[in-house]
Amino acid sequence: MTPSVAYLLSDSARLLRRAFDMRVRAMGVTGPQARLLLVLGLHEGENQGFYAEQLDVEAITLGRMLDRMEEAGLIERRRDPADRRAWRVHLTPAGHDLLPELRAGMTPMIDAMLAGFTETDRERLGQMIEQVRANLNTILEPEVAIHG
Amino acid sequence: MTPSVAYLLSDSARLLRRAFDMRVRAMGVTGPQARLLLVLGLHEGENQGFYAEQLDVEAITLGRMLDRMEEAGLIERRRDPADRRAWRVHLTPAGHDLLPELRAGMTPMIDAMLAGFTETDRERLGQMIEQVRANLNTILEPEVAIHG
DNA sequence: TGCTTTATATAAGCGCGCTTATTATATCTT
DNA sequence: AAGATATAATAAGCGCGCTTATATAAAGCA
Repeated sequence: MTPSVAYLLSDSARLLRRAFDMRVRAMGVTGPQARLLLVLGLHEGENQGFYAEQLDVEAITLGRMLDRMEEAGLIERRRDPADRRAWRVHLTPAGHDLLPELRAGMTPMIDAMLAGFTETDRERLGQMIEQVRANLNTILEPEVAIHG
Repeated sequence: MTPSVAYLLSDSARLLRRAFDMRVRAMGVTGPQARLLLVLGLHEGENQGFYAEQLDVEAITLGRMLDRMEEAGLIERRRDPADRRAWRVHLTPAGHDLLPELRAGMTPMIDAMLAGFTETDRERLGQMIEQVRANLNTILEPEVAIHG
């Protein structure tokens, strides 16, 4: 039996997520929290909507994650001086200190995932998955209204 | 910026899951429920552990899904005549009737996902992802004890 | 036979997705 | 300036992953 590309794609992504979650869990955070911390390492001090967009989750999902991460002392919310509805999200020192560990943990996992692939293979695989991703985005995009 | 293969893989899998979930939701079931129904279409009457293994989820996760699906009239549990701990899982007529719809809904989605790919491309992509999957399984396999 | 180990399923509780609804504030329009 | 609309965030509640713990029954072993 030859499983379909769709099955292989979702199955390997599931395994990758599982491997990632196991690794970061040893550092005391969940997988989604680790991903958010990595985004915060690149863009700190934005409002919640920004991070929800980055992770492509709903605002409420991100808000609940921040609740737990604030409780855990990883991030803090600061009032936006210009918009009283909004919060600006910052890393605490504890959150910041996790970043090198998180980044360092990813490399060997990705290397293991791509064991046996030449540089050319990796590029080719990346291009193909990029095409798949673009196709899926086309499916998921809302119908564009026709003006005029 | 060129995103890593790992990122592209998990991101496209997420989009695929989202597209799948949207489609089956229009048929009244969730994504995981649809996947289980499709497995049941191939292997009916096994015990819960079998389906948990097929979907690679914990027994309790599958049990809770079955609770909801039984409530919804999609499946039924029958006592295993030979093992008083176990249940045998069967499709109800309503569950069975969903199968053709579910199967028919997948094809156009997969075609759209692979738009622009030649048959050769698809094979190559499948092989590469299969290799990634094998690598990830190696990472995730528990350490094998060395005997003697 | 009786004791231990294993297997099947469920209970409780948490994280993180979601939808739908609500509050507070900003912004736009007139 | 006032009213309507849009935006930022939260509330409630559900599905489905998980871990840890339990009850029950089967299977293995002395």
